[in-house]
Amino acid sequence: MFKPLDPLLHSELRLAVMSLLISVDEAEFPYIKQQTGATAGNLSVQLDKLATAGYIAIEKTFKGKKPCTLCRVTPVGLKAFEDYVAALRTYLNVKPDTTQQT
Amino acid sequence: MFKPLDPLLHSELRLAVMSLLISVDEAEFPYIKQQTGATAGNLSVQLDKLATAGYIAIEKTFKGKKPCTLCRVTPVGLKAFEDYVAALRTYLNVKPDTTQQT
DNA sequence: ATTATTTGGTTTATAAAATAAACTTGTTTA
DNA sequence: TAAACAAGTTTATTTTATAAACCAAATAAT
Repeated sequence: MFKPLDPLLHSELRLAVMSLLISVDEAEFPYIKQQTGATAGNLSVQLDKLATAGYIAIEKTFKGKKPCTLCRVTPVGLKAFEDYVAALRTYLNVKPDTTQQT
Repeated sequence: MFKPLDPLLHSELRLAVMSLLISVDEAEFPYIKQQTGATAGNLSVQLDKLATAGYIAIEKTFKGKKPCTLCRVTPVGLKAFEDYVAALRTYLNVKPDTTQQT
């Protein structure tokens, strides 16, 4: 009836990161931080978890003299995201709304 | 960009319970337990949280001589669920569901 | 009748997660 | 040269989720 939800994606910040990376294809740490509103520490931890799972690839480069952490989603990550959304739908499939609104 | 997700609903079991109660309108503890596959302890805790938030109403009655815990979703709970779904959509970057199945 | 089992839960303990605070390393800027 | 800043990481703390242990009443077995 209810499909289990991938715990790695069922997290507000990680889901936001994945959603963002899917839409932009690649993004730098400060940009992700700004878009998600996360603290650097929290973001660092969650990016690590996503990378460890193989859902994103993290490339550490330099931009001039500044370090630059570049992230992008992997095919595995994209698949996991799609599966997660499909699973989530089993929880959201509620009968059409009959209540009146403004 | 990403709307915050109500932490009370962003939980696999509580979301399943809400989804179930919305679809059936009212249900007894053992039925919810069976449908969600939760352990009794976990279910008891999560039902309490939902009730404390006013998302569900719990009525303790008797069915013959057996105690019977009856749950139903409240208008507040239904609204919260709808808001949660709307917020979730900001993460799924999928246009409002046109795909209708079966 | 007494003991064992089942039903319908609740309470408590523990493992896992999320999150922010504190810290590090190197770079500009005053 | 010292102070502030940028880009993160590491560590500590608080929450959460979850199951294990427990309880009370009813029913079934001996």
